[in-house]
Amino acid sequence: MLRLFDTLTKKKQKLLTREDGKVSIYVCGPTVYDYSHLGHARVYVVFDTVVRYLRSTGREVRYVRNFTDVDDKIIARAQERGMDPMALAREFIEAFAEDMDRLNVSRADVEPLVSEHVPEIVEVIERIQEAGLAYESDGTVFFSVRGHEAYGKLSGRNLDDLRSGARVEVDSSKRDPLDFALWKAAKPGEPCWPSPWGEGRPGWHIECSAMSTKYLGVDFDIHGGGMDLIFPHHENEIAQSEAAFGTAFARYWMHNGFVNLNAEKMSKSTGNFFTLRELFAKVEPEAIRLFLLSVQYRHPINFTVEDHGEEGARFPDLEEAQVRTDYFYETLCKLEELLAPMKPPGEGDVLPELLAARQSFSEAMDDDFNTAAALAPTGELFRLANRLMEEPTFAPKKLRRRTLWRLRHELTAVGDVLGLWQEPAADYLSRRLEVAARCRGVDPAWVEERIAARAAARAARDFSTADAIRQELAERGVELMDSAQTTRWRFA
RNA sequence: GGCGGCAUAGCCAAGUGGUAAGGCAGAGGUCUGCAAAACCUCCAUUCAUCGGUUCGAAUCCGAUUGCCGCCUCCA
Repeated sequence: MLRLFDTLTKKKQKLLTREDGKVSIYVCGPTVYDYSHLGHARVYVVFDTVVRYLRSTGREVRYVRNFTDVDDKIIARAQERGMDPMALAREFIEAFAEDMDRLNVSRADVEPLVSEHVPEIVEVIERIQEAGLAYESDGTVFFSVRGHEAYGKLSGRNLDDLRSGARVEVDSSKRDPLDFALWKAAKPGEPCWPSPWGEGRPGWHIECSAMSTKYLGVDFDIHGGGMDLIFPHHENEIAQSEAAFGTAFARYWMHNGFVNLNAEKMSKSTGNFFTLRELFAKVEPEAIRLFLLSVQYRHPINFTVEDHGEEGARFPDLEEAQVRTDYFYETLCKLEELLAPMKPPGEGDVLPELLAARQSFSEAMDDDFNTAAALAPTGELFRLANRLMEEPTFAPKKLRRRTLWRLRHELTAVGDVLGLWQEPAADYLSRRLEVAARCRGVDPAWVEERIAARAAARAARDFSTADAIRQELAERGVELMDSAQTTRWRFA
């Protein structure tokens, strides 16, 4: 039975969806004014994994994730760069898609843009006005927070505490400092659309109410996003949507924890961040995905950066995930090579360790998508594969064969859920080698030539020459791995 | 000031009442001409501290200490 932690009730709840076997999910997407960083990646990797897991259990999922392409920050950035805000947004939507592709984040089923949903947004605002919870002032429309009784239920706040803590400069046209804009009157040179209140553009929160309900209905199943969106963004979404539609909005709320850098919140406003592109230059994107999945999604995740002078920044946590990713692919590659010439085995039992690990994986995922816990049985599947390959006497021949065949199948299934090992293992490994060779200025052809020379020496039982070649290669960081048939190599 | 979270081995980390998963590092071993890889074994009588509840607590309650987040754009 799948259970998930619901921010609204602050408890793990059984997932009881609106329609049996179907899940509708909306996740707040990025505001596209700059490149994404690791914190953004976490949200989309987490919810991608949620969707992947739900689908793997046979549920039909409809996943909507928007792009905020109309926003103060986009306008400000475009003005700095002297370009059109909509063009700037398009540029970063593309960059976002590229970054997510590299992290194996699948596209959402619907990826709506604010700029293409202004009429729907206007309609929702009109409904709120009809409900008496919105007021206009000089072409700007505000939501009247105090008119909505349940305001604060998601974030556990009460209005008076908020008021005393408000540090924001009060907009004099608001009736109450807590009120927020549904529609903003246009300033010269800004993107704008016609509306009953004159030319203007949507406020930030209203877009999600309009687009989620358009594609999923009002009482859709799961609404997700980063922790920081709980207040005020999601609180405001609830207030608006309930005011506009008169019914409860979204059944479950899921929020992921932050990514910290050297134990401090990673944030663009403080400059304390690395873009994904900077990180991709240092480690495989898949290692980053593994790193993000190695901590329960609601807990904060910390990564450290070390300054290595000329070598530049290094990220020990990501490098550890990189080593693990290499181990996964090396095992998969060996498994593939072993099974490729084999005929599929017949029906029959497999080792119970395999079934137990597979079961543990599902139980961990069923418990609030606990990928960190699920990685333990995943590691057991790899260890079992290696053991069966290296230690043929570990199991009787037929059992061994069936288990290895089944392991390949299960690892594919598990990888599809986690969004890992999506690349052919041999491709991954050869690319890793090429990249490393280029970084170190070593010519792979030369390495191959030396390996051939060593093989000849070994065949002649001239071990001192063989060892000299090993030493020669080692001085350039090349590590040799002999097996019965061939010699593989890599960088230490 | 208000609200909330976290504290588990050298490091990362799972674990919300039944006697501490997993990874990295480390030690020993198997295999190997040597080595690497892989595999095997070992590595927290104990979960920030102090009290309490319970037959039983890392898990529940109270207090203390330390760290972090939100209350303003933020993933």
